[in-house]
Amino acid sequence: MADDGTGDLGDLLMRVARTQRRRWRAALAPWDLSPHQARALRVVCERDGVRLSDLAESLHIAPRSATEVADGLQDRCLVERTPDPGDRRAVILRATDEGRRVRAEVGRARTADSTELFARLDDDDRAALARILRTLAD
Amino acid sequence: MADDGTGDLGDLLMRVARTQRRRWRAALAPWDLSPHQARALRVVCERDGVRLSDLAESLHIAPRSATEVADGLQDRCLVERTPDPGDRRAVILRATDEGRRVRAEVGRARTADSTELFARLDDDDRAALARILRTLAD
DNA sequence: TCCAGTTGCTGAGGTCACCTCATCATGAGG
DNA sequence: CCTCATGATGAGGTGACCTCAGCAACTGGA
Repeated sequence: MADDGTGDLGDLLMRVARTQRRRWRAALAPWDLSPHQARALRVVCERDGVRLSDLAESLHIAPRSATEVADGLQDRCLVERTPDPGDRRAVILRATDEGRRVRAEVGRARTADSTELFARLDDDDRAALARILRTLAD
Repeated sequence: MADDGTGDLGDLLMRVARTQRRRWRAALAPWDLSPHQARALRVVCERDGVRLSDLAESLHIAPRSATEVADGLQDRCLVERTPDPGDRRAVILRATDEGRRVRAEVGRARTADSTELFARLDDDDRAALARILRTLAD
């Protein structure tokens, strides 16, 4: 099975991404958060005061599904719903102190895990990888 | 947001992988196959005569789930179940002619799509990416 | 000022791809 | 043989997504 130059590359990329996803999922386990929930928490913490529909857009899911993600985080007391003063139909998500704390911890865990994964590359390779991926990501 | 060398790398990797997955899913649409089914079909075509449990292992899913994937392919007449002559409990999956044909078409589509995605890299970068990813994939 | 149409969220209910557990037939070793 | 392990599958559950309908609230005419 000789590599034809590109077909293989796609495989490799997916394989490494898969490994990373699995690791990240494991790293997240202590907080009982799914990758999606963690990402949502991050969005809510960063742009403070996020509409449900904005969250949906950020996560690339249907608005209805954002409701469920928010429910999950609210059940864990990581975010809270508050009414939008400017539009009484809308709901604003805001991180609780606990949410902010967890988000910081998760961020640290993720960084640590990522560092560990990429540790087997030397500085040059890391730089090259970043450059190449940036090219591909546009 | 300066990149700290690794945290960003993980993000980038996931982002590119995500793009690729989306593209591949789209490329697969004409055959109404999920990425997983396509992968299963490939496995069956390559190692001709695959046990369900082997398929499960290849796809990293529970044996029970392999039954369902096989069902899906069998419904589309892409694979067929035959008894294992050496063990009457076991089922051997074998690609039909149609399955082999579809697998070849899908392979071509995938290669074309992959080539297109990685076309924006020059030869050196493609080689470097392959080497680096191989390092990470072990 | 009021009405029609739009928009934001959510309840109800469906789908898909997984899972575990129980079952049944078969294989293999005392 | 008889017990235990193993391969596939039925039954039933879960999580994360979806669409569609409904309700409340905004908005732009006439």
